[in-house]
Amino acid sequence: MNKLSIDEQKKEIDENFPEILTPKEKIKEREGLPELKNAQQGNVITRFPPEPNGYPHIGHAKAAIINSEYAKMYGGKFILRMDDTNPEAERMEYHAAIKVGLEWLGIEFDVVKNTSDDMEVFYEKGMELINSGKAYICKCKRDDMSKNRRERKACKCSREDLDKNINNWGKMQTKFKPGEAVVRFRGDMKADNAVMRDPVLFRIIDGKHYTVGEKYRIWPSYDFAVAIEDSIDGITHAFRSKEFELREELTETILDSLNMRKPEQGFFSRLEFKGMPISKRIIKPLIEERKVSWYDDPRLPTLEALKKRGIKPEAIRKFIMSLGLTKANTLAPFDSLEAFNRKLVDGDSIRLYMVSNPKKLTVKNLSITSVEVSNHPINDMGKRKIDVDGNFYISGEDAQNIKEGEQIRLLGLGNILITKQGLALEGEYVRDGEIKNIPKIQWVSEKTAHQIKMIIPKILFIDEKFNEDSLEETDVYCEPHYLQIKEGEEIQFVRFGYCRKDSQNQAIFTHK
RNA sequence: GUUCCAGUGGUGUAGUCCGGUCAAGCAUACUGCCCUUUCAAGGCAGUGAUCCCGGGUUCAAAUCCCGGCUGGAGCACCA
Repeated sequence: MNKLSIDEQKKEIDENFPEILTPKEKIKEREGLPELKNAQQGNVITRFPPEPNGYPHIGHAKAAIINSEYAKMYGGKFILRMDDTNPEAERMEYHAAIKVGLEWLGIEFDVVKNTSDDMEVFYEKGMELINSGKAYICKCKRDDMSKNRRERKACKCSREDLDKNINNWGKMQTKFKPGEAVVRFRGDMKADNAVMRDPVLFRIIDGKHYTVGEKYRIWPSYDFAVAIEDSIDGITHAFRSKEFELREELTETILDSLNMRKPEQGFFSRLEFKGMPISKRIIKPLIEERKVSWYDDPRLPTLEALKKRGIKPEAIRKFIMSLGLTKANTLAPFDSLEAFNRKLVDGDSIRLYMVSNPKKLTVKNLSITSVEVSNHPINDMGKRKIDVDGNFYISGEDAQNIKEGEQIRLLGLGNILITKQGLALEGEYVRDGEIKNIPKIQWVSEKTAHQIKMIIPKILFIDEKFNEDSLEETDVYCEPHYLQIKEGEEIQFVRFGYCRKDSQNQAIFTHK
């Protein structure tokens, strides 16, 4: 059979098994995210539950965007839930920063809440588990607990009777110190999945919580809080990054023991860029050692930094959607984000001239005193007038490539015949000069040149090592029109690249 | 160590559940041409993949099964 040609095989099949060649429809190119399991239009509720323990970054954006896109896709609801169950790590400052970041991204929520709003529910459900024998108070030391987990051995606390457990629960409210007792879920100490080996449900923390203060000292663990919250919030589909994959079973088991509704769960790979650390553990020391300025340093993948660098929220959204829902572990290419951003920004970025490494060019017989230059080659963004007097700056890189006796084109102005090369260049204005195959370069009028600092962020780490040259700063000259542009606007410096105006005397390079 | 997850052009992915239209789509990167008095954007074309490896099942395997290799994650009173 295999020796037959493909056509012959097809013919053979056609004759004998016609149904084989018309199988079920296959979706060739999917639009957006894949379909959800057990989802109905209008009934989908998703959520984004960040812990307010740091500044939002591209990883947060991924989780928020995927979940919110699903809600949008099904005409459902989307909930922002601040996962604030560890008073020691969380701060109002971060809470606010996350909200600002999400707003910048343009993500809208139907409900905004805190996990800590539901403390009474956690206690109620916790009691229910204790009363039904599905949870117990454990007084083992941290290390012993960890050891028992590894060795798959139950401790003697797990054999205490109900009265003792209820009594100890009471003592947790007041008497026990942090670390002396925890509530554990009766999972399966023999389970292959280590998170099932009697995980902690509640622990004592005496620190002051940033919103509820010292009202509570028994705090639910992540696993318990997420399970309960997703259930009572009506979450139908919950997506989190894949390091939580083993938690799926636990979430379901907890909810089953309480006869509570379960959400569908999904997982996606973490989003990180090559050479751009995402974790506080790495960023914090960099700030302390002054290797980066702050969490908004343009070399960082935080939302603030991306914004400062000139990346648009819509580019981030498109980029994240393009990554899909894969669980493969990858380092995303920053290139791709830049490409989305470039297309977004191109249409309304004013084109200005800027020269780096300036070289003087004097043009002798210039008869005009000003030129009008178009602000955008295609779109109507108006024109600007530039005064000229024959004294110019051009880029050093361009100057190098020019030879005596050749013509160059000063963009928007005219052709110049170079009469003298050297430290400074000299030339003559040529009416009706050549067009083809001559250098067409940008320039700045010496008299009105405005100096700015150009910041060029580069990759922070090369092979795990801090890149000492990760931030290039150069002084450049640009047209005075730069001063008219609003701060934060994107500019294309012709033949250089897109930059975001950071201030009157500083611009940040976005990308080519 | 152990458990789980993953492995498709340089890069990121689609397709894998339910084998056939996939000698493999898209994006990005790169190259060339067109347009343009920008090295941008836009248009067109092109280079680039033995679908991690080895077996097996089948008329047919990227897709199913078995074994291996490589990478990542979990094994916290963090989330």
